[in-house]
Amino acid sequence: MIRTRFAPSPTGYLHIGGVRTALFNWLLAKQSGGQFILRIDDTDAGRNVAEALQPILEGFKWLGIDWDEGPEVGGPSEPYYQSQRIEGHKAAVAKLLESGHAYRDYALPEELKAEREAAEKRGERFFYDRRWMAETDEQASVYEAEGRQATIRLKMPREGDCVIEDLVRGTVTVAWETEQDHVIARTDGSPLYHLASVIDDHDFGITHVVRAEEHLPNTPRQIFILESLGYPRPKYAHLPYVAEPGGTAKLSKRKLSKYLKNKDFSNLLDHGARIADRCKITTDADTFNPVIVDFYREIGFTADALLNYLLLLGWSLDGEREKFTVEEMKELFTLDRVTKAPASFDPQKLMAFQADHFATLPTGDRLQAVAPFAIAAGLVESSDDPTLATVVAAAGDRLKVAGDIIDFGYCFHDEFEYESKAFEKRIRKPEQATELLAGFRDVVQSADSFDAADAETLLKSFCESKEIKIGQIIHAVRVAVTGTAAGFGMFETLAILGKERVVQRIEKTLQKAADA
RNA sequence: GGCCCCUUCGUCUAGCGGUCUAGGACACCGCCCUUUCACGGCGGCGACACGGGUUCGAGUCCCGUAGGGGUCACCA
Repeated sequence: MIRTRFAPSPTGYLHIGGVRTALFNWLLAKQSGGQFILRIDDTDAGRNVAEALQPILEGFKWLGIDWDEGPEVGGPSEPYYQSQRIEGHKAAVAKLLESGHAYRDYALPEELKAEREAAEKRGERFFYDRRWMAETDEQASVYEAEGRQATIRLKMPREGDCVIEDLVRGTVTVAWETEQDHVIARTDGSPLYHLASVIDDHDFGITHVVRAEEHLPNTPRQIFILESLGYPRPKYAHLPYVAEPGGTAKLSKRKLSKYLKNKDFSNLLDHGARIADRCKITTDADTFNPVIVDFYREIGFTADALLNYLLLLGWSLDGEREKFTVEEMKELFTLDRVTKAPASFDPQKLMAFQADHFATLPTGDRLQAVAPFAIAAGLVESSDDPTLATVVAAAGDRLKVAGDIIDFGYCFHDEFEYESKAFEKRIRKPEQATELLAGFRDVVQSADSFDAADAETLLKSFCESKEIKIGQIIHAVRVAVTGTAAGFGMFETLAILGKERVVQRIEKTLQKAADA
């Protein structure tokens, strides 16, 4: 039975790289009927955990990554908050101390700092020489008489190799003597991450530790802890990290301004910002960012599209097939197909996946996805609005994300801007444009009925009567009634607007043309 | 700097010694379709980091070099 876990810190946001790691863990567990566990690593944060955790849980729920044990759902190994498991961690520290795998260290922070700086000055790396180690109570009381307090350090082996069998990297060998005596408990007795993580993984019965490769250098000391305690080793799989757009360094939330220099990345953010602005989504500058999952949810991405893209960031089935449903991911995912090199985040390819997923969604689903955005943007009152359904169907794959409905605001209300370039080219510049528009307006005015087929017949016979080609007027009509040079089928557009609006808008356009 | 990891088109990747004049996808560029835009169709551009081995034969195995990256907290 496979049991995996993802252990976020309650930071208030869910990082795209973290989602990828969680996804792989989830797929690995779920495909074999195993469990995926969510553990909250809050040993440091302490305060406001609930608030900072919520966005993370919301993110997972939106993505459909459900957890078998963890916050909200509980489970047999409760609690799932690391801060509430401290007693167990402390007991482990005591055992380690007792068995001689750890020691009390009375070094003062400033002494360590001086040592470190001295080593750096000599051009060497700092390596703690156990100078303030107390192995006996006598030694300890001497130090304590000086007013010193002990941290607990691991007494790492100084010979032999640590051999890690990694499911994606193969065998990794590290000489024990290069490993520092890591601190596992602070002077106040509170246990640190590496210790806590190992204990919790063991207590939860985690069989596969699947995490990003930045944890690979930590693995020897974790192995030392668990073997000193007599725990079995889980299987390890260190995933390559997700790299920044157009680069090879690890993707980080903090480097937003750097990524903005990447055209594709800033285009994606702009695209989202436009939607957020029109839909009056209150965006948190801190999380409205393509590195954070909230961003995608807020502008109307499809969760499965994001998962599909993330799946391919470091994994492939055969190099040919790229589209997978979540069910297929569960069925086909294997750790041995995970790549070793970091994969850089490509906003364009992500958008391509999104556009494709959204286009293949049944119309009803698309309507349901779009409706909240249309309502928020003030285009319709409710999701039952018949025009909305018509527009969504007519727009087809021009809607890449649900929020793109804002681009068709002219279908719903009369306030729209003319694109100045389009106005110049299609209305102002062509000699006969205004004259033809006026003529077409009159024809529409006197029409009996005005569905898409009527509009087509009307326009075509108008062209015949004027002995012009349809191309000589249709662009002007489009700009006149929508303000834009691009959009879906002209006749459908005319029908959606209706006779009255078409006449009014042509009138308004003619005035504008005459004014300037 | 020490330790560790990584290295095929711009990007994501296929490739597990011969079928590789290196395949697919995104992006880009043409052409076609077309009332615009988008979609779609067809085509094009475009990569094995370098140097040594091993082998009849290396993108594929070994060694080295270079480059990139991660990590070195009383953070997680």
